[in-house]
Amino acid sequence: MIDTLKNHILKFVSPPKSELQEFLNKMQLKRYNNKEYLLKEQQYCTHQYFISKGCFRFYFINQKGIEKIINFGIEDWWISNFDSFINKSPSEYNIQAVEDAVVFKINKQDLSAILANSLELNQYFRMIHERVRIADQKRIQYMYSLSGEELYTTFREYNPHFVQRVPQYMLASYLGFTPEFLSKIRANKKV
Amino acid sequence: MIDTLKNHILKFVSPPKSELQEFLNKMQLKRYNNKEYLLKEQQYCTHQYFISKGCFRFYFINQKGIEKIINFGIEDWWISNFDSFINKSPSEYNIQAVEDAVVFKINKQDLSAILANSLELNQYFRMIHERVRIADQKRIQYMYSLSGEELYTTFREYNPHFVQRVPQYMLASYLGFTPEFLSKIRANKKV
DNA sequence: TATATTTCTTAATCTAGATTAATTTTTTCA
DNA sequence: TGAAAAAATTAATCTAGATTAAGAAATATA
Repeated sequence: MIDTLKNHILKFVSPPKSELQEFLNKMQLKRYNNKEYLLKEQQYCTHQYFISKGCFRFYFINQKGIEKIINFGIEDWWISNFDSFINKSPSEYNIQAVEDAVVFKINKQDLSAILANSLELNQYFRMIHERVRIADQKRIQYMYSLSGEELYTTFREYNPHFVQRVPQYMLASYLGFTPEFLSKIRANKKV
Repeated sequence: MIDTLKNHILKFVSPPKSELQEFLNKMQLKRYNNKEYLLKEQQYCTHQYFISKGCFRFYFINQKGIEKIINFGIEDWWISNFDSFINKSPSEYNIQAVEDAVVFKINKQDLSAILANSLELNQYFRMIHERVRIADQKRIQYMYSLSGEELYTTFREYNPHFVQRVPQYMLASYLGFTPEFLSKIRANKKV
């Protein structure tokens, strides 16, 4: 199971075997059942998590009490609340499994120790961040230029398998509109 | 002038003097006048830019021909089109000075060479990315939970000096609404 | 295999913010 | 310092998507 992480790292960098092994040894396996929480509002995020299997949603609850999904995480993604993790602040977000899941987690102290010494693992995380930033930028571009219907069809086009994995009301939340409006869009498209 | 960058790096990491100097030596100073372009749509982004002085806007033009600002960059920020830089794709975005500006730039080859060897500079860039990701996350949270008026007052509150630096129609674009609507908000608040 | 729970749909009504089109104010620069 | 350009305002009208309120399907669970 840890091979999912090992392979992911080796796609980006080639650290010395011992260094990589040391890192992998620090990672702890943890399983989550569907609907279990990896992190709840007000808790402190003490780990970074690599998703080996399953799917999580990263969301908050707005003033009106409505859940707003900021992101999903699936296989081969790192997930955590960076703000809470880095700044040691209580989390404003929840991270919840939306499928049975397997993750590998590492705490701040262990991660810091490794990043203080490993050039390649710094490169690995740097490259991951770069890729996420590109994706986030594209997302903001879409948010600022597409209608609700276009957002949905574009997302569907680029993530045909993923739209099957989560309930539609979660997709609607992630895309920034109501489930009722998503139903309307889908009804329009059929005819 | 290069000290702005040097100081910024030293706020995060403490690289060996020679390594830091080697990096700084690769940085080329470039000046931009207000309204000059650092990058235009369809061009390839070949450098990363550290803003030493001034302000830039990062924007694209949507299907209706309207400019949409995704981000601003000011002193002590790195700016570039990562997607174009990393994937060697033509840019979908424009980066334009909105004040007279001074930047230090480094090309891909030089940067890669340095990041292949310097632990500390990898850490530096990793930490920058982490911070940007936290900010982007917060931004998406605001976009998904605040009304136009709340977006404006919140932004104003956190960036009181910055709102003075750019025309209001640019602020409106950045916040995701029209200049007319921003005028309306401001008119409401006065009375 | 029936019941409870979760998810999805439909339809009527409402509203935040867009659009359009002038007009006014501010800034630039010859 | 005065004309032109750029930026900001106002007001009327319009619309994408929200809200509310049922009801229908699908899924889970006993």
